[in-house]
Amino acid sequence: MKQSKDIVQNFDIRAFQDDLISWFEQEQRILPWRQDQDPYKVWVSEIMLQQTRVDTVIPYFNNFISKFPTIKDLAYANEDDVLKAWEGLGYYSRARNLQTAVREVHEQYGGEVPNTPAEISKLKGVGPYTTGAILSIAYGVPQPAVDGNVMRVLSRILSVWDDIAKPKTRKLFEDIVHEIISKDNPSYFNQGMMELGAIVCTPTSPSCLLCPVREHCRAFEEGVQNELPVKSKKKAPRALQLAAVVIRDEDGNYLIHKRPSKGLLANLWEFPNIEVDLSIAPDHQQLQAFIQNEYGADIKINAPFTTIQHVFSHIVWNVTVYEAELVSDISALKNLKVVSEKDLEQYAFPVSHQKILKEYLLVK
DNA sequence: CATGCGTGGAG
DNA sequence: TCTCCAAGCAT
Repeated sequence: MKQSKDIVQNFDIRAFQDDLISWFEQEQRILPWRQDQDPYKVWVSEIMLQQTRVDTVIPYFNNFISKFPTIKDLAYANEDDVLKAWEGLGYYSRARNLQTAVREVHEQYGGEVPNTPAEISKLKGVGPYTTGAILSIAYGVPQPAVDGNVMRVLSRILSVWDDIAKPKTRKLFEDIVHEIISKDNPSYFNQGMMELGAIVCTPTSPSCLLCPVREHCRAFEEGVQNELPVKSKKKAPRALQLAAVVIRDEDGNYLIHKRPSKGLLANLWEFPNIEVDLSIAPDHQQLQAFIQNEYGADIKINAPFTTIQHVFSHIVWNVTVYEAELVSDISALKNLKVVSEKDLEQYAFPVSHQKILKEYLLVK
């Protein structure tokens, strides 16, 4: 098997570092998390940027930091408020893990983000990439920060044909980065690699003619930059049929439910819903029975007012959405919260249920 | 190691 | 409209 030493053989490491870092100094975008090297802010930005585009993250980062400016503020915050600040960003366990880890830093490290790989990587939600990113950017430690950008850029620069979807390949690239990272400026080296991947060495139609390290690029030399990286495809998401219901009591309040603390959309709020099997019975019958058993609510269901499709990375929800009136007593309700229309905005809803509410407000 | 876990943008 | 994703991590 090919090792990192073999791959970087005859690669002009020093010239590559200089060209990359000079380019980053010149061309880096102005971003809110680049205003200083506060380890907390670096940390928050890196968590938000996981699997998420820069343009999407910017407003969330600004709002999050204004709400929770320091480790201490986030440590003492209510989880519901943290999730509200994350609403719409996706991968919500990132927010809960971040708060768990921040509380750990507050209690075990006196509020100072630790600066060793062993300590940082133990924190909830901080894996190999984020460990390297925090260490290099906030503390100047020459630790690899290998994300999708870095794997794409390096697979082209060094003509590596391993499948970047395989966990093993990330380790290979970490070994490579250990060999070629600048010890003088690991922060700009790592950030430069990611910035290059984001704005020049893009997944499709890379801008090779504008590339500051084109003369180091084996894929460009061989004309195979569009064949790399090799990345196996993910399987298609599975479809689920759901029935959901917007229930209101006689005062016009909404009945909403907090999702379980594990799994999909954990601890977010939703309108009552179930997965239905239309081969068994009409979905409104299954829905009505479920609402009775699960929540102790007798409801009068009206005709569905819309259908919603929501696509996750691994699931497709097809939701038939009903409206209903509560006909039993509020005091009999279990696991439901009664909320006025105005107060709904204080609860974190996934985008799928935001769509439901929007449609409801449109037709009511 | 494979799978679960969101969302909105780009081509 | 559809496909592929984008600065990953936990289990």
